[in-house]
Amino acid sequence: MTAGDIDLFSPVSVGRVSQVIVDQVRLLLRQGRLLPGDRLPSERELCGRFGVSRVTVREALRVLEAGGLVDIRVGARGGAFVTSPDPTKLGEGLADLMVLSQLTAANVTEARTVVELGIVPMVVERATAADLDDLESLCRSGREALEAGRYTMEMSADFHVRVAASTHNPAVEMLVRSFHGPLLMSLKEAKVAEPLMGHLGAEEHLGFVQAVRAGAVAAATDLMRVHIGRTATRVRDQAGKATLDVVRGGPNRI
Amino acid sequence: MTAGDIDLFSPVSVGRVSQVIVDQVRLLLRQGRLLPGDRLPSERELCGRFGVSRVTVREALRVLEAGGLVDIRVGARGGAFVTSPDPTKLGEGLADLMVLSQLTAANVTEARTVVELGIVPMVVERATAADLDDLESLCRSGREALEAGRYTMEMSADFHVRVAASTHNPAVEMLVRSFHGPLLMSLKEAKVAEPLMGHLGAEEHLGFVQAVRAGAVAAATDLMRVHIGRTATRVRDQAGKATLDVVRGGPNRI
DNA sequence: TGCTGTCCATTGGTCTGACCGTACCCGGAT
DNA sequence: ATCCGGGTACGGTCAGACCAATGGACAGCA
Repeated sequence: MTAGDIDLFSPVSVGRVSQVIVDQVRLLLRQGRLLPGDRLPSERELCGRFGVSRVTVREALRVLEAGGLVDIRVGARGGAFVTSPDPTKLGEGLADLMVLSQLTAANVTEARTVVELGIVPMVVERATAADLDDLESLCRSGREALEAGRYTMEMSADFHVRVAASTHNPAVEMLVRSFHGPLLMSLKEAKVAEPLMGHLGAEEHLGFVQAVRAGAVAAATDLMRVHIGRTATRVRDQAGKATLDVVRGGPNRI
Repeated sequence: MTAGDIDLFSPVSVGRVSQVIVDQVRLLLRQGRLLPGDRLPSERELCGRFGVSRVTVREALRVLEAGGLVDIRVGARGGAFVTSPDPTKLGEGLADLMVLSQLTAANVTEARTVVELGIVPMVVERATAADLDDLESLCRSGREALEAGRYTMEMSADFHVRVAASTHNPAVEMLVRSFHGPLLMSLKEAKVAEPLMGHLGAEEHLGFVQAVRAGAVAAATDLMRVHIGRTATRVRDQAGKATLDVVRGGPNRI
């Protein structure tokens, strides 16, 4: 090479073709040229548009689907639809990451505690009357379900998510929501071991709402700390195995 | 249907075959029978094991790769390798979710603030001498870089992540790290508008470390609040467009 | 009119077999 | 010892085909 060190020749093409398609769709999403509910062209049409085979298009769609960006439906009028925002996938990613990282349930619960305690001042400051009414309504139906013996962890999770929503910051809500997805699963067994939890928990929920209504930041924070602390203790107790054993999806088919 | 409402008939077979493979691999991961660094069998061998075609196996691998669970390398001795835990993918998912949800940069920054302020007490309580030394070292190299005019947002992000690591809770560290991935990108332009940020920021970093060393929780929290608050202000100012404009990946190829 | 069953077009899901590019390894030439 | 050059084991892509699921159009029946 006598031409010197200048890079006259640049790499001609790198990466996967399917990745290019993924990036392109993501770009459209970012630019707002694709909105939730929109339907992408059919696989066969995308083949023509991008000039690639159907396999490649399908791999791109699979990546987008795994990222929770599109929802794929079969049959006539099916196709890839841009999803409404839903942190569920993010929670799954979190769960996967946890098992890969050997995170303990206690670790995750502590992180969750940081977030849920940290938002209390925001909740107290910003919660509207409608927020408080909703929260009390959740408490009431929780108590009824409790007496009927059908109080579920989902109901508790709903309450915590609704609290987060009262910050009127969608990012905060999403953060809490993503915690409550996989975490819920790890706690389901705990509930079996300690059915009383629902009772105390429901009372504490109501107390928290009243503290928020009174504008008592410190009191609300303390209540929440105790409330989550109980969960943390249970998690730590039942975590005989060190890593969070997330149970997701149904039993294996086939 | 006279047989009543009981569901005698259950769906015979649902879902995708590739999804079954994904679940199966994920299960192995959860059970610890696949560890980071391990190599999955080659695509062609997996075909035989699962009794499906290569296309199906590839789609499954694509999903696993998109979830950040495996890393696929080409060439001889290539294949799918279980990744070491890395919240980068999670950060990307967060970024995608943000654009889908019309989250503003201010929203995200506020959520980040909640986390980074919430962990300060943990940092003060648990930081070891090595942690503090590392942090001060980062501050020093930051100052040097500053004087040399090559202080980058990455260096600031490194500091914040190192602070989170001082909680000795990997979940917390991962949370902060996932914030600093996509967020960093949105702030890069801000740095151009306000090159002085690095200067003040670096000073505040050092002050924070000293407060932590002194065990002054309140002081450390306040310093961090001011520090992040400055960022929040800049983010809000530059957010002429309401949604976070995340720039990820290189320019489109092809 | 209104319901029901059938047919059919659309669309994703999977298979088969082939070919290409890439990356590593190893042996031969220098 | 070092530097090439095939051999080989991979993933990446393509083409065409068939199956399964779904929803709508339409005819037949009450």
